Amino acid sequence: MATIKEVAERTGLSSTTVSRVINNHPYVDESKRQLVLTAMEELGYVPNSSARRLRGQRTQTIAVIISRIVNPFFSHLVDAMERTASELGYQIILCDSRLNKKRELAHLELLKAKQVDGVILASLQNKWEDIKPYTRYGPIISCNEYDSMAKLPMIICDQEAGGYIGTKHLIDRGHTHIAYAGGADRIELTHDRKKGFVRAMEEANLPILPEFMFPSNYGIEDGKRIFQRIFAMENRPTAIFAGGDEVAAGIIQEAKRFDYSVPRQLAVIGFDNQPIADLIDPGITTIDQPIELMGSRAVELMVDSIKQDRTLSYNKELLPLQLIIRQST
Amino acid sequence: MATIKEVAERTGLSSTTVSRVINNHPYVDESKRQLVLTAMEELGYVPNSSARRLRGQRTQTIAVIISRIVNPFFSHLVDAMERTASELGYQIILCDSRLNKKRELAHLELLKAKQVDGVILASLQNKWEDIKPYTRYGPIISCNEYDSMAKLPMIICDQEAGGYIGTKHLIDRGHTHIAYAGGADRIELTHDRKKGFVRAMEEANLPILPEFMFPSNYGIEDGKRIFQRIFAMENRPTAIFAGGDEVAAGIIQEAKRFDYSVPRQLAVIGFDNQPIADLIDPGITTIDQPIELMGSRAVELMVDSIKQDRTLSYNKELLPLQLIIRQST
DNA sequence: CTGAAAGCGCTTACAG
DNA sequence: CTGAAAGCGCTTACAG
Repeated sequence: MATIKEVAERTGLSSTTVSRVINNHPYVDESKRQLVLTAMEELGYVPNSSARRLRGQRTQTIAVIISRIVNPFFSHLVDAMERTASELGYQIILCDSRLNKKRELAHLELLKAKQVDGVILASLQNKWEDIKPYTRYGPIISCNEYDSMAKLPMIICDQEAGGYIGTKHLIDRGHTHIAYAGGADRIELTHDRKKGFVRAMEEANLPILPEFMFPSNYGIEDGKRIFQRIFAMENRPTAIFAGGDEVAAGIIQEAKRFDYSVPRQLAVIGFDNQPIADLIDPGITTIDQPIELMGSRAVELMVDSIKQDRTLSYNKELLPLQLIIRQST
Repeated sequence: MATIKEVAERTGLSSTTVSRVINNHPYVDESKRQLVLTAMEELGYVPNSSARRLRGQRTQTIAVIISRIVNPFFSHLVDAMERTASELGYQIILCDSRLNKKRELAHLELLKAKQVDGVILASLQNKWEDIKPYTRYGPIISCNEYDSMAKLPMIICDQEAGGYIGTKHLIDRGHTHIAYAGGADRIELTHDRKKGFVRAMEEANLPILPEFMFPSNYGIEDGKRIFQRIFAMENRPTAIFAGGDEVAAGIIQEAKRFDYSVPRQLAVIGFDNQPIADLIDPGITTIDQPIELMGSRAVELMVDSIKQDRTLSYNKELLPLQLIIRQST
């Protein structure tokens, strides 16, 4: 690869001048600028990225930590982030923790190694005390998942409200025996959704039966298992709020296998509004999360704080969730 | 952030020695090694990535160009690649072309800028002549999509065989009126699949009717449209080979809406074995692509050629496809 | 408007 | 076993 020196030699100018042309500095004689431009073209010159980064102490790169790229929620989030980032002249480096604490911390080390200018935590495996030390080394913001202990800017959805409106919808449909299947127990988001469920139930004076509460569900298989347990009950719930669309899909699929009618015998509501919610039959009523907005806001805030170079103050941006009604309720 | 110099000062040693410890060089006095190790620990020292890259002329990073991360096929492929890469001590940088030629070329520029050691092209927007100039700047290999003109190493699936076994399966089931819905017309893979379809049909002396051929289909919506067109026909096909599972899903969904029975009235076979194929009802018979294998082989080959630093010779690695039978046929 | 020189933070011959 | 020095390829005061 050609270097700036070769371009300088070819044009008979100094590398300083070449650098000025590269960086669109003013005060370069127009004819010389042209000379440099054509020389760069002829040599196929592109500035060495490592050299620029080292010299400039900036990488124009943001790390996004997620837990699983094959989860459509995250691939859409990353997609949205990448779109905004590239508009703002930044690159995204995708860090998949694979739900592993060590991997998550290893990705945070990128900040120390100055390989990225900032980190967006879209999933959270570690406790706040383990994340905290890294905040010295650059901006970290949390997006989607969160830990309310964390003194980080957060771009998140109002999960409690999501839990509430979903449950309210079931109640409005006349259900009184409502079950609840929560998601990953480890994360706060899961608990906030449940709080919303509880609030709606209490408001309507409905009982929350322990046998109707199914914690820690992640995918299709969990949904199938839940249906089997419900099916085996004496007094079955007539509706269930599932922690995610995949779990809801599993419940519905298994219900079909047992010729159990959704929504007539069991109404099912999901969460996330993933593509699958519209694909299976019946379509899944669900809570839509504004993924695009969340992703672009997170990146905007990140780029902002990189540029300002100020320490980020703790603030929480709550985005609204929306009920999407389909045929499963 | 602490630098190597600070570690050196703190220990009273030279940065040369510190560097030797960092890089696990032999010939460092054990007590001094310990001294350095604790100093690094205390300072939270991590070597500056840009400096190492500049100095070493290596980035330990591979660019993977795909067309759309929200396509589950690609997110699984990237997932597999990342797994292998991290085992081999490499990072993946995700480059989403968004089906855009310019963006694809911009990503190839990373090679010139020495921001990556090599590029894996998992999708292909540009013609070979536009890609070719970049091969001077580092290893490029193609994976999944391909252009047979290209003098690149390729890790690809045997699409022609895939088209053949899928069609053969329908013929074995007794179908004689078989329709075919192809994928993106621009790519060679699509044409090879169709060749397989044609070969199976000719072998069985079955006619290929022009009105049964639907080119350029990408998603659910295309599938729905195809079903409507079939439904409107006088003489309908009794089976259709769809270019992808999403198209197949669209056909099935729309068929349901019209109370048209799959597979009794219309057998449907997809391609890719995406999660959706097992989710909708009836499950979609499909052709499984060995995504994991393709991803890991591509990365292995890439790391190999980075290390060897030899120019890559043109060779083609054909991976086998497999028929997965579900309820849609 | 232009260039010589310093320096970003490393690693690696080279000399000892 | 250890260190001084050069250099990777840039950019940016500084001086002119």
